Amino acid sequence: MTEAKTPIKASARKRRADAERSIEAIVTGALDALSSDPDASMAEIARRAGVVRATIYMHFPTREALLDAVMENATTQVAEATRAAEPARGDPAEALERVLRATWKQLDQFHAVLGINIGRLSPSELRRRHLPITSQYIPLLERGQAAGVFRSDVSAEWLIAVVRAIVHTASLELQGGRLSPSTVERTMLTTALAAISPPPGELCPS
Amino acid sequence: MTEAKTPIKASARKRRADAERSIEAIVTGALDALSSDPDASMAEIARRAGVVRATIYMHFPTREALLDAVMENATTQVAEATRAAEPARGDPAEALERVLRATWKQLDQFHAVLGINIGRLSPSELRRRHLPITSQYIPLLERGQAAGVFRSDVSAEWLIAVVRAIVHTASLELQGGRLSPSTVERTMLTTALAAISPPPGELCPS
DNA sequence: TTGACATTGGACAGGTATGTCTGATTTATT
DNA sequence: AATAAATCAGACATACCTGTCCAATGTCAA
Repeated sequence: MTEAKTPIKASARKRRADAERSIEAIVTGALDALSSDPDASMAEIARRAGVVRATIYMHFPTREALLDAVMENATTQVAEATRAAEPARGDPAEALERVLRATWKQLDQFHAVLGINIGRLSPSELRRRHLPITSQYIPLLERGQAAGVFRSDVSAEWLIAVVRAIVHTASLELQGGRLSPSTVERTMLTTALAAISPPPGELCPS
Repeated sequence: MTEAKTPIKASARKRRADAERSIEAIVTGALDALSSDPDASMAEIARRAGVVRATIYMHFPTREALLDAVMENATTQVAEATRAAEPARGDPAEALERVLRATWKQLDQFHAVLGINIGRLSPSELRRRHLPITSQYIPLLERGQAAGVFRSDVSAEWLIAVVRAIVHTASLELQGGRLSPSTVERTMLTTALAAISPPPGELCPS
């Protein structure tokens, strides 16, 4: 992961170890900086990465390229953590809870870069890059819809959007001190579950 | 509303009618511009207001001052529309639905400037300025909590945050074409209601 | 150890945004 | 119609950010 350049043919030559380290530091530094300020400058990113500004341009030709790499990195990490939580196993509601417990902080970081990319990429391009994540949520949600555990009068995409919004809100409230670290997870999970559950009117008669 | 300057003593002198018009155009133009791009330049704001850039500085000494006025304007408008929807009348769930139906688009505009102000103002200052709105929602939500219609195992502030997040998500999905104009309201309302309802286990026995 | 790679620190040009200022012109008010 | 207020058009200084370049220094790998 965190590839700076994807050689067209075979890899030109081996990258030195310190270069590898720099790239790593730059990408994570950028994620940090951009999470707290979506317009963080290259200088600020370099500062957080413990690197001089010119070093960034050694590995990323332009700011855009760096943003691409940051997003690629974020999506990959979230996708891997999601996969590790086995979204296809067991009861849909329990599976969603399991996946969210394992990934909600990463998901929130992802929300930050998502906001940046909304104005930078076309909607279709955005959807394409989210596929590694959404392609794991869609089946889970549709499975829950089929089982009557989740609402089926709306699209699975809407359910994804709502869950993501609630995760992000919980992160914000936690960061703002309006939610305590000990209760965030439970609050977030119960709220997300409730938000995508079928309307109460159709619950009892079953 | 939309006062540019609040004179310390008595008002120095009457403002001319065209100045009043300019201020109005600038504030609404700024709201428009900043809603679609949080970093919109003064030039872009001036363009949308149909005014030359220097004119803005006639009425607002600095960009910050303009942002303050825009936020003041937004909160005032939302607060008034909320009040007009009578959040204290009738069943809490119906009252919330009534208020949201009347204000959700304004609330979303407000969400845009809120995002801008999160990095610009201190959390306490932010909360203070939201009071005209939150002070209307808190009683409504607490009333619903007392009546058992809304969850009471979490704070009313959390319920506010969740509702706001869902409103914003609905706006985004509508704008992105992933939700049709005819179904947004219903989807948003049912989701918001579900999100703040008590856990399903305690619903039927009542 | 040697030579290639990588980083540093700094300087540089080009672009853009903010805020100020000016003189000329238009507009509201009395 | 006369006066004051407001706007326009444009120039200006300042500052910041991006991307490029270079010479000197540090670091990896064979």
